[in-house]
Amino acid sequence: MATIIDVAKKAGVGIATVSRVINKSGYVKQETREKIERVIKEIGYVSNEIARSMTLQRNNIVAFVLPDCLHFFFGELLYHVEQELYQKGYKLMVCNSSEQLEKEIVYIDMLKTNRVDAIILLTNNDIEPYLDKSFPIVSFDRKFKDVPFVASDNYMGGVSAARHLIDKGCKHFMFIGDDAQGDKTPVQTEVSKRRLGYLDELKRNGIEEVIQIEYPLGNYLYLPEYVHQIIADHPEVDGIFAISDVVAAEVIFNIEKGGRNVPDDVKVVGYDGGRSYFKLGKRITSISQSPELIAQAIVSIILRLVNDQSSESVITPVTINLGETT
Amino acid sequence: MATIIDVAKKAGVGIATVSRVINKSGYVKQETREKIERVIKEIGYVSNEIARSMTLQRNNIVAFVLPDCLHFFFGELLYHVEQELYQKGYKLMVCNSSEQLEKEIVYIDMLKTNRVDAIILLTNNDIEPYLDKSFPIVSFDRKFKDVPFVASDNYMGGVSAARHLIDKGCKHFMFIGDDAQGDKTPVQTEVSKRRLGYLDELKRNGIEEVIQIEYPLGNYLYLPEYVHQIIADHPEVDGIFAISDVVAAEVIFNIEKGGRNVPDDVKVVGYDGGRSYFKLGKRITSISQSPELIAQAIVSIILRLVNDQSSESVITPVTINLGETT
DNA sequence: TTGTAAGCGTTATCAC
DNA sequence: GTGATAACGCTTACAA
Repeated sequence: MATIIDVAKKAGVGIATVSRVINKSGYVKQETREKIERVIKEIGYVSNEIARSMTLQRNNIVAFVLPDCLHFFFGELLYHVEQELYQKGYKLMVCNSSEQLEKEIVYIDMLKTNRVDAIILLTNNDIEPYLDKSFPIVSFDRKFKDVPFVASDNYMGGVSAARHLIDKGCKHFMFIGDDAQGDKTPVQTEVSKRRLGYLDELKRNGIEEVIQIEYPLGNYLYLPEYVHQIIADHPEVDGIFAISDVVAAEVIFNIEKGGRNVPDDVKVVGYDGGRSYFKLGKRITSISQSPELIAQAIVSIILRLVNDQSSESVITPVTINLGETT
Repeated sequence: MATIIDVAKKAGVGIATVSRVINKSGYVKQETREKIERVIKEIGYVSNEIARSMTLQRNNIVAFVLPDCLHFFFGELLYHVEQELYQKGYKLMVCNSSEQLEKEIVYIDMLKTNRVDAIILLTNNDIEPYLDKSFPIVSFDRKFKDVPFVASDNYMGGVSAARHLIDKGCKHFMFIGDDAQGDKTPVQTEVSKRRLGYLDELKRNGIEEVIQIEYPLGNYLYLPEYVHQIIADHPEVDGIFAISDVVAAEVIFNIEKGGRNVPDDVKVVGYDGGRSYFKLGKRITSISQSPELIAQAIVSIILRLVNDQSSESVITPVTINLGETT
């Protein structure tokens, strides 16, 4: 492949001048510039970003370590993060951890030897001890010490869900979500605030008795048998807030399999927005977090970090997206 | 950051020896090796993959240019491609084209200056004229001159769909899919063979009259109004093969909205496997292409390409996944 | 076994 | 305005 030296030789100039033309930096006589540009076209020179990274000590690559992109919201987030980064001149490397701590550790290690400029981390694992805080990291839905994070307004999401179910006349409430809350686990996610907002708002409305279902961490998991049992065990419940749309879908499926109707007998609110490329079944009423806003926040934090500026965490607003399940 | 030179100095050896230890290449006395390893740990040395890429003239990065990862099958494919590449020591860069030719062109250009080792291309655009055939490229579901591709057995998929609908007693058949076939468009996708297989098999069974619906290229698109009209216009049809699950879902939605039942009144077969993280609505009977097999095929082709070996295209088998829509 | 030194393709500092 | 030249951090002949 042609190098900057080939261009310089053929154009009869020094390589510094070629570099100036390529980077539009410094002064170059119009005439020289044109000659160089002509030669570049002629020999089909393409600049080498690796060599560039070498001298500049950065490669404009950001990595996203996340469980997978199959869960619709993760897919949306990945999509928008990439779009946003691209606009700012960054490329995106994807690392699917499949939710495994060991893989996350290996990935982060690898990313450091690859000298990516920053890492976006989306995990429910207890990875805090392995994190190198001197490396630019931003996390999603998760608070680590000294690491800025982005999360939707999980607490308000819980509040909205409660308020909506109350408005719809529900009397017996349930929450289904993961157990990363308080001091029960080493891991504390921002997501756990969905539960808090929900319970608080119900309490403010005089409702103290709420059936709380907890399952192992990981809101993209759904546990068919488990959910089936839960639904069967609590026939009195008529208002359910599920921690994600995936779980909500599982809940709805089981309620209807049990011969009851959603929303007539039981109303269900999910979290993530109720969006899907599949127009099958009822649209879920859901607390909607915006992947665009979140992606923007993540990228703006990254931009600060790579410039050695500190950055605050960001909470993005949520809305309730009315579907056919409440 | 510490470099190989720092390690060499501190260990009192030459940098070549350190390099040998890091890469486990060549002979190094056990004693020296241990000393170097100790120093590496001590000063927290992490090798620099950029510098490595510089000398080795490859960076073990592969890029995947695809429309998005929101369409479930694309998400599955992305996931498995990344997993497969990771196993082989490669990293994955994602480039969402959002289906736009201009973006694809800009991305491919960028990827070349970034010197990625290979590009995986998934597109329905007429990008052939812009392709640099000297660069390692593998495409999915699409045949370009001199570019190996991977595709599922689209023709057999069409045949299976037809056979299944016939078995189920359908009499009036329809196909809904894109129009990239024959010489009608400059773009010819492998996907268009779904239609051929379907029509051929119907013909072999004495069925010549098939309503063929064509919409603009892009099987991940769904056109709500259009599908609505199609369904309304053809009340006699009782067997439909849709080119993708997304389209099938739209079809089913519209049939049921029109007051008819699936599968009692109309049977519908989709393509992609009927998988989804959302357990809502009926499971679609669908021709299933395996994202794992496809990812394996893609990566094995890439491995050949980066080693300057030529490679054949690969067709992966399909199965029919019975759901509740036939 | 080990060390020296020549690349790899840029950018950027400094003279000119 | 422009051109040498020294980094950047590594691999790999080639010598020792």
